[in-house]
Amino acid sequence: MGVNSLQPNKQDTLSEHVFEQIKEDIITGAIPQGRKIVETDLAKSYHISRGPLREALQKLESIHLVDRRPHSGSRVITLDSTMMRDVYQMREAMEGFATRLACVAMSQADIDNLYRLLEKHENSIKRSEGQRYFQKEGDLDFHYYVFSKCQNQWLIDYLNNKLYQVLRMCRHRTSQLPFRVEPALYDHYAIVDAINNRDPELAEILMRRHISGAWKVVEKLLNQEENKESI
Amino acid sequence: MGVNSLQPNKQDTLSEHVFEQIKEDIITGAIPQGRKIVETDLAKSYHISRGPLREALQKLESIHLVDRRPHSGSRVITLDSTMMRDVYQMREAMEGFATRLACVAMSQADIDNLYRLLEKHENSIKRSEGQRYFQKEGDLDFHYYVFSKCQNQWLIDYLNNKLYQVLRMCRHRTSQLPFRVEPALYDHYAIVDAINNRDPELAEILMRRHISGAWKVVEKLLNQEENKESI
DNA sequence: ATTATAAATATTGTTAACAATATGGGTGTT
DNA sequence: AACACCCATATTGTTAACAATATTTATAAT
Repeated sequence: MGVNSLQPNKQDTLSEHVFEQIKEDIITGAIPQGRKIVETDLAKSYHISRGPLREALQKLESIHLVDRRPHSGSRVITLDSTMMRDVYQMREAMEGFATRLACVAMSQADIDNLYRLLEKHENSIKRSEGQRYFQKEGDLDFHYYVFSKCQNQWLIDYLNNKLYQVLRMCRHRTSQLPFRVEPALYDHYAIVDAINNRDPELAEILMRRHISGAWKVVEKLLNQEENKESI
Repeated sequence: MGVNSLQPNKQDTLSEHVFEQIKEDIITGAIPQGRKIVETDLAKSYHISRGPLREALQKLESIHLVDRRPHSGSRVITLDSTMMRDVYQMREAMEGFATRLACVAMSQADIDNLYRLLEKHENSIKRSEGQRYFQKEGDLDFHYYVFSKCQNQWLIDYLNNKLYQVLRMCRHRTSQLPFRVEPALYDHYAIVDAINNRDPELAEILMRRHISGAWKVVEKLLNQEENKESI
């Protein structure tokens, strides 16, 4: 089960291709937050003309990675704590609900796969404490697997293509902060247990708590960071 | 408090203007569901060139009103019962959560406004049984008012600009079906009571039930319609 | 008749020039 | 020195032509 198991998109057209490129550049910070985007310049640097570039920018706007104002131009969004809170709240609502739906729709084989996935994560944690990055990817794999079984195409699309892209950006921003991964693993086990017992109510509640808990941790770390800066 | 109280958009640019036009034409059925869209033709009929038209189409795609496939073209979506179920589920999750947030964030003045709004609806129902259309608009006003106070800009944007546009399309599709409006009014009162008691848990649950109940009614009517056709 | 192949047409993707709007800087006035 | 105004420049919005791809039609073979 590879990282990022959902479709990597064909990139058939110039506009799509360059959209993916810019998206990654924004998420990884290669294009920094808040940077003004000048269409002419960006088009040159990606070796395309302004037409497809504008389409790419519009797509980026639709997943909230850039702000555009008519006649005025575009800039990369800035992830302040308000926006991150908004994203985590959305995630709590939508992924909670997706978990409820998935709990009903999953086959037993799906559930078995989930248990195996968690065992893999557990081993990877025991073996090596160092590689936090890989472990975060593991976290993503788990969440992807669950919500992708909810059978609601709108929900899957929104989580996969919009929320999780901004979430990746949040994680990049907070990647130097020290997280503990064990508690997350326990949460994950509890969620799969609830799914295994076919208890959608509980599964939703646990997923919600898992996410709101994650936000509380991030919020705290952000505040500490802020205080450091203001000293 | 007018119908559709949130921003009608400036329409400063050609692309935005024509986006709004096509959007309405799709929602009202002036452009029928499933219709193939040919850029050249549509551009001519709205008296613009293909550039801004393509931008408008992309926007329409981002709110799920048209499907686009590279090199192949666009067509207006078809509202089958699966898609309508998806939309109502999304609404249940997101608007339920928005209600929870709004319950915490609303001022007492907001709550008083809500009560006044419901009284107006009640009177309008008592006075005239006939004008179902207006009463549905009233229903929209109520929902708008609640979720617009949730303080989460992402949530508001998604509900207002995406979900509710498709929902309007659903309603157009089912506008000839016979609905009863009194039960909805009672639901609304119960929700505002929960908000007034500052009980976010309950407010969310009631809003969820209200929406899933609405879907059950629509689903039933759709099935009856289907059966009629197959006779 | 049906299927497969190839030319012709239609449609979308891309580019570059042009028009309209916003932005920044300088000049003059108070 | 601060403010308002106008001009020059930069940037975005729009158009029309061109290129690449998909779709249809016509033709030929089985």
